[in-house]
Amino acid sequence: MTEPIKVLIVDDHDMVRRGLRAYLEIEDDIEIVGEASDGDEVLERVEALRPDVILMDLIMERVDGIEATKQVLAQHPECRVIVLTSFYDDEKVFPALEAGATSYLLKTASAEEIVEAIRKAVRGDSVIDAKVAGKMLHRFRDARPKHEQLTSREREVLILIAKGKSNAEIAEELYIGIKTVKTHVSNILSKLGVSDRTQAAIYAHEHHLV
Amino acid sequence: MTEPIKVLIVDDHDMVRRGLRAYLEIEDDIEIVGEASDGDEVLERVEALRPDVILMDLIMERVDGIEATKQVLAQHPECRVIVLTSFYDDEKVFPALEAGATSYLLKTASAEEIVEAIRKAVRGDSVIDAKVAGKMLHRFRDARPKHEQLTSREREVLILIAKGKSNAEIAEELYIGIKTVKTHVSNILSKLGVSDRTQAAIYAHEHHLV
DNA sequence: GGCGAATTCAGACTTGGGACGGAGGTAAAA
DNA sequence: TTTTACCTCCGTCCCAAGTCTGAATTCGCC
Repeated sequence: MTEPIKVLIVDDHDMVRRGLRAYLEIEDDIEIVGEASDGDEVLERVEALRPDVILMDLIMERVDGIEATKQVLAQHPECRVIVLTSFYDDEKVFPALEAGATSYLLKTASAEEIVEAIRKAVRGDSVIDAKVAGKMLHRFRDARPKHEQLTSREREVLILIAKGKSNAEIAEELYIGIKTVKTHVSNILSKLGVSDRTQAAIYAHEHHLV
Repeated sequence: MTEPIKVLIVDDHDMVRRGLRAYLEIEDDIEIVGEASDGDEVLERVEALRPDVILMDLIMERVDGIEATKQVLAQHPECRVIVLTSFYDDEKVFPALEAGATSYLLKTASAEEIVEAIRKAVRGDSVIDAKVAGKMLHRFRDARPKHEQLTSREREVLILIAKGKSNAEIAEELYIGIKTVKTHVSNILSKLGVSDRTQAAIYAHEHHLV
């Protein structure tokens, strides 16, 4: 038999790390080489331990899993990152996949699924949870989120709208004229395809831009 | 020494259950008598296993932890329920405590904290995570959420505002005149202490009234 | 029967929001 | 250098939104 697959576990819940250990330690082709409890520890561990696969949680205190994934893959593109998290909302899934994660599993996954995902990862194969896969299909339909077309200034204005500010307040806060604010608001409304500031505020909240 | 404390673990993540087992099995005054992976299994397990303490996750597929807690305590008020979850937002914390949970811990808690919470629970003592405790203080300050003052009609109107509807659209949808809608909107704004419909919509979204 | 709360609506009024068109300045890309 | 995108600002016009006052209806409740 060949070398065992070296795995690094990244999760801020000690409990989850223990559970994963219980899953993986009985597999003799898998070796857990280390753990990290926050994103800012990951890069250093990867340098020292040279894992083949990283099991990565997304929600962490200081540096989240998406940022950590980007950092790792920038330095070590040969690493395979398997996202293992509780969430399957758009705001987490797509940034994670864009960051270069190989697989995306939910924590409800069984031991077998996780072990299988690890083995596939070293071969370059992906495993995407069914719920997440559904989201992806959906995404390909309505393409890019509309707010990506906004300029940075428009984004600023949208945030303030979403905080309930009036045009006058926005003008004051950004040190620009009310007329200018109105122009931005008009552009925002047409880019988002909504008909008034209230709908724009709702849009911002639903897309977690606040 | 006396009887060990009988503990039931309720969590839909097999991984977490394993981690908890690793925590608790080394304590000889604690005995894990069983597990459940969804809220609808809990009552039956409690009947069969008579645990002293239940470690309860909140997010589960079919029946959530809050509902399960209510069911258990209605039948077995001597049980102590320790909520053990990843969330500390108002919408989860307060219903859980109102349902009768003894303690509220986050999954970031260490083994020692969890073991300690279990020992305290049997004596009737509570352990509340610091972040959660902060929320509670906050809650006691601004008392009842303002939207509880709304009449049922006003609540209906608020929901529609929060969906981005105009006064005219609301009037049509509720089969009433625009004037009436305006009256309701005015009342809503003053009761919520906000100055326009956009802020009302934001309020509704932040308080998950949608 | 009377009281209060909720719901409905009216008229008169003010103001803020938004559309539309025009225009100057700047910085990066072609 | 010309073009393009972005940010800035002006004025005019219109209507939706919101305030205020006042009032009629229904309903539960003491």
